[in-house]
Amino acid sequence: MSIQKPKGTQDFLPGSVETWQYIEKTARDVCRRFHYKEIRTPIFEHTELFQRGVGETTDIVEKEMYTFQDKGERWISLRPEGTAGVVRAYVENKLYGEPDVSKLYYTGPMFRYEQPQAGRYRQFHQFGVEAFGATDPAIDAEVIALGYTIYQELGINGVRVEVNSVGNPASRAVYREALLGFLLPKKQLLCKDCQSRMERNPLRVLDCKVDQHHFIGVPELLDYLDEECLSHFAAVKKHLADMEIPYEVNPRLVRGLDYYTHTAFEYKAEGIGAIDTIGGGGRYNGLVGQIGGNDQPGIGFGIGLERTVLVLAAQEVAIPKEGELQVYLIGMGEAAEQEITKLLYRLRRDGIVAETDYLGRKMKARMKSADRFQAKYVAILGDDELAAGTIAVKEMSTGEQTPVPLTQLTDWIKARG
RNA sequence: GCGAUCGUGGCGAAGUGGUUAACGCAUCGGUUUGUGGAUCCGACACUCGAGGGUUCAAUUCCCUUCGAUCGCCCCA
Repeated sequence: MSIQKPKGTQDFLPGSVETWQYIEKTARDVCRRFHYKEIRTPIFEHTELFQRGVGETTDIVEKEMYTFQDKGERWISLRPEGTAGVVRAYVENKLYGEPDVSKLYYTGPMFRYEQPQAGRYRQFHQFGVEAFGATDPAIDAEVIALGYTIYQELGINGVRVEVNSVGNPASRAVYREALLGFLLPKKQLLCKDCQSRMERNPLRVLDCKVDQHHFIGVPELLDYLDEECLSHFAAVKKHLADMEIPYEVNPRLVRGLDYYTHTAFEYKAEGIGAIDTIGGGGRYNGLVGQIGGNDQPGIGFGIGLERTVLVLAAQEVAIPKEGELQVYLIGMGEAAEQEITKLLYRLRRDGIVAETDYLGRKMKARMKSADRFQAKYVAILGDDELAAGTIAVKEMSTGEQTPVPLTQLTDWIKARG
C-alpha cells in the first residue's frame, strides 16, 4: 500500500495554493500599512512554554498537543497556537527594551491533535498579529480593525465582529462565583455538557446552544467589571466607532485560552458548516510576565486560514490569477528545436512566461497543450521560418498568425501584452 | 475522546456471491506525416483503501485496521 498523508493534514496543490498566496499577500499588505513587522519563530518550542502560556488546564495543553522528547530528552511540543512563541521571542530578544510599541505579525502552521471536521485540521494555518507594550485602548481597536480590514480586502462579505470585555482576573473571579451561585440550583436542569462545563470553565456555559431559556436573569460579566475595565472597554468601542468598524457587543463571548484579559473579540462568518468563528483574539496583560519577561501588556488575534479559504470558496470570491502562460513555443525539426532551447531561455530571462513541449509530441498535441495552458500566443518555428529568421506567432484567441523576426519576439510580446 | 455516513481507473460515478468490472469526463492515438477549442473511430482498472475470515467462489457477507466527510466536545 502506498503511504498516505497523516490524518488531518492536507496537500495544497497547484490550482488551490493560489488562494493561499492571495490570502497571505493581502494580509501582509494590510499589516504593512498598519505598520506591523513580520516575526518568524520556531514551529516547536519547549512544552513548558505552552503549559505556562496557554494554560495547563486548557484542552489544548491537556490533550491536544503534539508532545515528544527529543534525543536530548528535552520535552518538545509542536506549537498549538502562535501567541506563546511570539511572546517568548519578544521576551528572549528583549524587544521590550525598544522605545516603541512592538507591532508584530506571523503566519504559519499550527498543530493540534483533534478529530478533523469541516474547517478543522491537525495541521492548520494561522495568520496573526501581536502588539506589545501599550495598554491604550486605541491599540485594541487598531488590532480589531486590522483583522477586519484583511477580511474586507479579501473580498469577504458579512464578517461580523463580536467584542466583549472579560475584565481582569480579580473581577472575573468575583463574577465566576456569582455565576456559579446562579447555576448551581439549576444544575440538574442543564444539559450534560453544561454540567461538566460548570466544573471546568463555568463562563463557557453561557455559550450553550440547547439550554438558553435557563439563562434568563443570569448575571452578566459586564456588570461585574470594575471602573478601569469598564472605561477601557468603553474607549475601545469609541475607537471602533470612530473608525466605522461595525461591531456587536456579545456579553457572553468567552475565549478558550486562559491568558485573555479585558478585550476579547471574534470574527464570524456563515456558511462553512458547524463552525462560524474564522478568527479571534484579545488582550493578554499578564502573559508576558508569566512567560518570564518584565510585565508588558499585549493584544493580538489569530485568523484561521483554512476557514478563510472555506469562506472565500463559499462566497465564490474570484482569486486574481498570476503567472499565466504568455507564449508556448513549438519547434519542428532538429535545427528548430535547438533554436527553441535558446529562445525559450531568452524569453524567460526577459520576463516572459514561456513554455514548450518535453514529450516529443506532434504538432496537434502541442497545440492542444497550449490550449489547455491557456497560452496567449503560440510561436511556431520550422525550417521555413528558420530560413527566414522569423517565427510564426499565433494569437490563440483570434487565430491570427503573423511572422515575427526571431530577435524581436520578446519586444513583440511585450508590446502586445 | 464519542457518534453517523463513506472508501471502485487521473476525476466523477454504476454494479453483482461466480465466464470479459457499466457509463461520463479527462488523457493518448487515428481520421489530417506543420496548427488548438467541434464531430467521428480506437486505446485506457492482472482490479474494486489495507489485512484477515466465511465460502467451491468475494469488489460484493463478517471482523479488524487505515483514511475521508459531517456532527458533538473544544477551537482557528
